[in-house]
Amino acid sequence: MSTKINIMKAATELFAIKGYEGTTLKDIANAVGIKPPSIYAFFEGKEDVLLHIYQEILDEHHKHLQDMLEQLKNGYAKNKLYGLLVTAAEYHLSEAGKMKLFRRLMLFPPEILQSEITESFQKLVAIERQAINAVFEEAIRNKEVREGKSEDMTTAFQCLMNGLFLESQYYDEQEFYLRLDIIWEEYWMGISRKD
Amino acid sequence: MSTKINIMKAATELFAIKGYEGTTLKDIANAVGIKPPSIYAFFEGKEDVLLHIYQEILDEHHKHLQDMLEQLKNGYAKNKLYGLLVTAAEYHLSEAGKMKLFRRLMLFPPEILQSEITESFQKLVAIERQAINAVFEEAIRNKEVREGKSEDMTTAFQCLMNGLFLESQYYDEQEFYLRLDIIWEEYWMGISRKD
Amino acid sequence: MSTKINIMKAATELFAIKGYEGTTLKDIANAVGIKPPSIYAFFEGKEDVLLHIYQEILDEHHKHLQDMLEQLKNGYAKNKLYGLLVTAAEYHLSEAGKMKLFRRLMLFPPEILQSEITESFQKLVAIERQAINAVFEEAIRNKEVREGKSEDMTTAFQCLMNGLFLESQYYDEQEFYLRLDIIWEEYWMGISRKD
Amino acid sequence: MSTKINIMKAATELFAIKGYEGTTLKDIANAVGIKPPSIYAFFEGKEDVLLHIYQEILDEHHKHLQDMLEQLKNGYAKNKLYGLLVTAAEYHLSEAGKMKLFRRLMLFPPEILQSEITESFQKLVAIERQAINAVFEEAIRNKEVREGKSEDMTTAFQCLMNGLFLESQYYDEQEFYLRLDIIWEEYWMGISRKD
DNA sequence: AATGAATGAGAATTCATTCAT
DNA sequence: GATGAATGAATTCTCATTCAT
Repeated sequence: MSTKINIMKAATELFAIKGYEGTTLKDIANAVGIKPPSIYAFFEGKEDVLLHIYQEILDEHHKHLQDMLEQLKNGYAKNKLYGLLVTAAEYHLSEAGKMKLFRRLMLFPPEILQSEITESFQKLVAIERQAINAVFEEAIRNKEVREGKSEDMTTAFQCLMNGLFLESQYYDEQEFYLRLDIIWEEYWMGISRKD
Repeated sequence: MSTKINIMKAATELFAIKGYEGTTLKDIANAVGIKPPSIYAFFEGKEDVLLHIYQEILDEHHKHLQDMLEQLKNGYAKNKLYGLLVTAAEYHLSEAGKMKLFRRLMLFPPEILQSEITESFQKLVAIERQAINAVFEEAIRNKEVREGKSEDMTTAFQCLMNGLFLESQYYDEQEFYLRLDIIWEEYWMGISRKD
Repeated sequence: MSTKINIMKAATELFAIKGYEGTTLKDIANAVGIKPPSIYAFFEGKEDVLLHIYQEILDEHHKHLQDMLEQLKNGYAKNKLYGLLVTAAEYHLSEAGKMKLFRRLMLFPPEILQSEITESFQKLVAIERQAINAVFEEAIRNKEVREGKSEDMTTAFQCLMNGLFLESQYYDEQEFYLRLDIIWEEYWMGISRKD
Repeated sequence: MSTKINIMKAATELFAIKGYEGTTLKDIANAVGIKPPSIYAFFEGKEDVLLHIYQEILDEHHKHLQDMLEQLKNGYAKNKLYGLLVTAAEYHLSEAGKMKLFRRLMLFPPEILQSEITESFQKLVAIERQAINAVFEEAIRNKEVREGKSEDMTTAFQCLMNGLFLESQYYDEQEFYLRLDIIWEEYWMGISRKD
């Protein structure tokens, strides 16, 4: 029964690297050590494999989002936000294949998933945004960060996250963490209240 | 003779949206209003079309980089950096198809271009980095921005650029410019010297 | 499983008649009663079909060569040499398709097989030559044939064989055997010792 | 106007080496230094090129046959027959390309020429046969060669010629002439009258 | 659960040929 | 005469998929 899981693992990796159209069932079967028709014992077809993977990534992402939101509940904004970045970074790096595919699907969805992806993605971003916004609202109230519109701060922070997670693909783990810390320091220096 | 240009235009758009593997010569031919074999009068094959497009994008990018570097020569850091963002944004939006393909190729290069892209991309980033770094060095000296390591500021600024240009794909033009200004304001507030 | 054999049979016949380049996979598939893509379940492609056939022909040829060499071991030179011609003739006629292809490949190898064919062919000829030469050496010693250089006799006999097997393609079976006997008689009359 | 001749020369060579089906108009045009459509200024198409070449080869062959027949008129049979072989050999070697194509067309005619070739070829062989036969008839009468049926001697001699001219393709010029002389000596030793 | 055999659909590509220039 | 542009037809080959086993 672990064959199904192996198929999904292999397909995730391959879809991430070669894209949905660039990956053949033969590629996947080879990676698993089976023959292409065997995939049909577990999935309805190539599209179905992608759909299952996408659902899995989405589910995990939601779970991960819960973890992140949990993290945003108590403590100083500094710790919350930095924790958010680190948690997300760890997640992106530990699940490199899945996350690479996630980014690919978000940025360049294959036609079959286009609408579905756009929709679910916007939901994710909205949830994330709301949670981050709450952090800033509180931090402004607490005078932990400088005066300003929490909405704008959220926008900027999201941009930073986007930038970082694009970079997680360019740089190896060590270099990425170095950059993460530099970027965070620079960011926090600018947003924190100096007094 | 404009058929060659039309092929490249159509292919750029299609490669950007559907990917290299997801685009067929028939797709391209249909978009141009010719039949697939006619493409072979101008290119050696599908791969050659991509190669020519990639070269064109790279050339234009270099030209555009020169423009940007020019812009970074004189004036206040604030204007330079903001000008940089706006110029780049305008470029990305005015050449939406090319730039979408550029982003796709950088993030998810098809196997045939993998090594070539990685190499040329790193060169581009290095040139950009050096120019931005020079701006920060001067701005620190002039006390236009706060104290700090110019290298780290450059790292953070590059992350911001990366985030922005990933966002240029999610949001429509109007919303993107709104975000750009918000992000810039937030950023500059953090980096500039308050006195 | 006999489909593979059927493909090879059909391809042998077609390659022999229409040549490698003149034969399409569709021709072969039609002859077998399958569709062209099915060929790929058994061979890597058109070239691979030819390669397999060539190998088969070569293997059989070696086996046949062993039979012929066996025949050259005992008895009178007259019987040996005539037996050689008849055995070879029978082989060529019984495996008409294969042998026609063999001749075609030897005389007009397609580019893909050029070097491979030249090499393996020269080996075959050398083995044959050595065996025939031994027969003449012995026959000269035994005074079964006239005085002379065995090497030269071998050269002449090979020419005769070449001529005959080129003729096996021009004439139908009956006429060919008539010619074979005439040619043999004429030949033996000239080479044998008259006393 | 020499372009037409150049096309025929190039096509002859290419058809000989790669076969009719294996040769493209592009191959021919490249060899001439023109573009494929230019060929249509001189020929109706690919088939027409082959037809013209075939006609040319046939005409020359007839002319050459006349030369050979001329040679068979006076003198000793030994000189006539040896002269025949040498003249033919020289012809085959001096017009290597044409003769290779000739052999190819005779042995493996492309479908378009099948019937035409078979017919004209049999005529050639018959003329040749008649002339050679006359030589033997006279030589038997003159007691230049041993007793026997001139028809059978002709058959054997034709076989020798076939063998030789197949060999003209395997061996380089020098080696071929060596073999030619050996074969001739062996042959003549067998056929000539010893007294 | 797994696969060998087979295939329809369609991909890239080649090629002979046409035609306007 | 020569050729650039264009194409219909065909070729090799790939691929997702089906089905009997």
